[in-house]
Amino acid sequence: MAEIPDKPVLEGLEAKWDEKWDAAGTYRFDRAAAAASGRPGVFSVDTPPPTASGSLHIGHVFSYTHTDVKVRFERMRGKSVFYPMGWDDNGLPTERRVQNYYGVRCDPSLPHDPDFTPPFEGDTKSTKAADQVPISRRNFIELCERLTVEDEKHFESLWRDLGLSVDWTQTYRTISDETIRTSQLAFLRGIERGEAYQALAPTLWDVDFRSAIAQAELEDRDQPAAYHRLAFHKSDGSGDVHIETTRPELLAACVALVAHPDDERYQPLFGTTVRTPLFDVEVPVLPHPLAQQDKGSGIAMICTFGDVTDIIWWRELDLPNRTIIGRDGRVLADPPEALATDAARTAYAEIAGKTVFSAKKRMVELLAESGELVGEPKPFTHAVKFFEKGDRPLEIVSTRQWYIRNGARDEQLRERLIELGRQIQWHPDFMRVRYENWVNGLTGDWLVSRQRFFGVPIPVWYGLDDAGQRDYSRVLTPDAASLPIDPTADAPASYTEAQRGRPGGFEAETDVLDTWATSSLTPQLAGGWQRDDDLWQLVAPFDLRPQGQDIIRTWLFSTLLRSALEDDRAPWTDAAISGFIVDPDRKKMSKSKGNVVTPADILAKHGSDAVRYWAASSRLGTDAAFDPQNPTQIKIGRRLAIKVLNAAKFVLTFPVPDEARITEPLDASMLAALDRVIAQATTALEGYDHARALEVTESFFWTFCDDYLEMVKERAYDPADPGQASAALALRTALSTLLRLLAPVLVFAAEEAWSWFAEGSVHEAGWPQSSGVPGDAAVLEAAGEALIVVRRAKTEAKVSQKTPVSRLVLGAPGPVLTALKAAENDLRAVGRVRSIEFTEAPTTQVVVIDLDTPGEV
RNA sequence: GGGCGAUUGGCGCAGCUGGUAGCGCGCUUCCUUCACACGGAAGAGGUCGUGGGUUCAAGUCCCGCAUCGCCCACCA
Repeated sequence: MAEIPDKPVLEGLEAKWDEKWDAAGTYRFDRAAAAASGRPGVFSVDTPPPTASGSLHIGHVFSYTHTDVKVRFERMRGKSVFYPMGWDDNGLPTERRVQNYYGVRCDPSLPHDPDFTPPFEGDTKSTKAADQVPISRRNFIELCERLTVEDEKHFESLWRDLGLSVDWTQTYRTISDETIRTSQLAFLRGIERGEAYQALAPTLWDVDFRSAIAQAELEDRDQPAAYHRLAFHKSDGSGDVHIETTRPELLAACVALVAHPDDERYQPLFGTTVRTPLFDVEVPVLPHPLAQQDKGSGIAMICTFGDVTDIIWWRELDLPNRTIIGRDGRVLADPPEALATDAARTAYAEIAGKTVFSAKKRMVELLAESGELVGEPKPFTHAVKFFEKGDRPLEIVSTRQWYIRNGARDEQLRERLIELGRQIQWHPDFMRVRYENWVNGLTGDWLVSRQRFFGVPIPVWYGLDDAGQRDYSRVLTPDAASLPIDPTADAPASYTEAQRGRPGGFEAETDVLDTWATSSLTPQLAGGWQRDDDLWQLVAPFDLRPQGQDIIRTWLFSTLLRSALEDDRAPWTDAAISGFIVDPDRKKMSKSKGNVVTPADILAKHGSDAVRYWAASSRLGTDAAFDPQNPTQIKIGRRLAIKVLNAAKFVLTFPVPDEARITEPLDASMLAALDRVIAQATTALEGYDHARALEVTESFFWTFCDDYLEMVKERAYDPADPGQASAALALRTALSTLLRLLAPVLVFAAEEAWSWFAEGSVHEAGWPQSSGVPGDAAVLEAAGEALIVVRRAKTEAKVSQKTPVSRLVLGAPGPVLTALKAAENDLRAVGRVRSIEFTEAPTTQVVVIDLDTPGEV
């Protein structure tokens, strides 16, 4: 047992205990125990893998603490805890960070350079694309791995500081070979079952990242725009039709006009054609119910493709595809065939090769010159779809992509996903609604292919026909045993590398999988799916998925989907959704603000227990305010942690005789009250209400220190008092119980104090049970009230609380008097009262108090 | 346009299945060092956003409204 320091401090506890826990394997998953108890004896967590290329902020500390509190509770209750940690090092954030960190960009056409060293290392403001050195895909990926490994070290260090009880032998990286294998295997099984398929379709496209984007990655941003009124010419020469558009640059891609079927203004035009301004292309005027009569002029031009509505019209009205925007976001060099006249081609040449922005500007000039722009453009603001990590509005281009069915076009699957969502216990429950909203709002299957470099390669090749053309109907897949594969480096079975790109040979799919297509498999990745079946049986389906509310539509939904497709069950029984951290002014905390305080700074300054206390004080699903300049809650947590150390030190000065028994009513009363606290905290933690558990425990702890401890310490000191042993035992019992109740939150202070008198870790000690001492909680309560009135009398007399009282008459209602009399000796001790009398009164009050020092009441 | 939350003393929050408002911080006053000055004690401070309704009784249930936040939406 450790020696109790003269003056206990919080400083240094984090490093000390992290090392000891690590050495003792305190948080290691005990597989033998788990195997013995089976799945019911295990508590498994599908931990969110932080984005390695990002930085951890106070919000991470917040939500991971919530999980850790629950995990520690379950561990103390005797569960074999499976609490892994993953690193999400896939995806665009990593690529982008590598580009800026090393000043490079990936050019897949370049050969590998084994001696390559990056131009520089370190975070810079940002490097312009033009300044970045082009490097091969392999060199690029090597840098991605190098940087993510570094990031992961920093992350782990922070998590250890915070005291997360993660099993650091159970980690995974989303870019590891094992992850790639699992991800590819799951995808191939999807192909076999027909859930994964490829299709040529209009696709939301980010022109900067040059990749397709899924619905779940969209976000709306308000953008300035302007209505441009354009004159289309009726083919019969009877005049013009005016439409309004925000995207005049797409005029060459116009394939029809559309108005509402009931719109009397345009009904005569249905079935006729008009000619486009400038380009003189004949397009039909068609009715469709999606056209809104009150918007613009009530008649719209359909282009391939200006927005998602265009896609619907194009599809439902069976229109031609007249694409003019390329994957680089510039107007294609060659005009569509429909542009037949020289004038049209000349006009097109004016915008060919220009960005959307420049093309729009030029088109407006040209239309103004031709007189077909009617009036001035009318500026306004509207929402435009962006890739959530992108900088420019998304375009829509027709591309061939891979998809996974998600219920958008399959009523049965959708119903099943809703049903599985309802089988999960959500904390808080209303978060389920967000999930259901998302599922019911899906407009298309999940687009999983990305035209990127760093990620899980889509594990297929395509057969080439005799002309060397790719035959998309001949998808060549690898054997499960050969995974992981890189189709650009490995050849399919029954082919040789020499046949790559040759007629009759094969060609690789070069796309990688969406990062969520891998992240959606975190239970499988951590739990040994198709790798370690015994482990999988012990941990899956998992108990808990903790995560932020912002990724319900992505991570939560996609994980549930994969589990439904693979096992037809929910991947977890419970989902705990943490809220956001907001600034004191209630705005969502933004990283871009100047005074960024890193979590490491905060932990170092206030102590991890203090920060954990702050986090644990907020309930799941509730946003919490955080003011780095004035972290009130953290300071309170710090005070509590220090108090725990000091109270423990004090309690431990009273040795407990072997034969000690609870004999005093006040001691029994305190323990009975503590039993209630145990029951309340346990119920709260079972229901994921860590804030409630902490509140009741903390509240009792202060009563324990301020009232009980003060009342019994004289008795505990006094060997002549027959109640001494009872006091010592009660104090020790309460200390042991309180430390265990507080251990999930104040992990370091509780462990430190525990080490002063007990063997082993408090975090492996059993969760406290009722002491079963038959006590009347009313005694402590009544004594507490009496204490207050006596203290008040002394305060009002402006004397020290230690001032002796020669005579005290306490008044109280009958039942309270009975309870007070049971604690009479302790009351006399704490009040320094020589003589005490009791009398009936409507409320607890001081009737007479005679102080030994001058002063009167 | 649809939905989900929130609205309780200066600030941050509790108030579970309805019975005349609690906690912490801050504030005021007082007490020092025999566990804790990174301390202790006492006190002041609220007609629970708003308008209706149900009930003997409503922060607590029902309906409408307002403000704030978030999610979703086919946003020419």
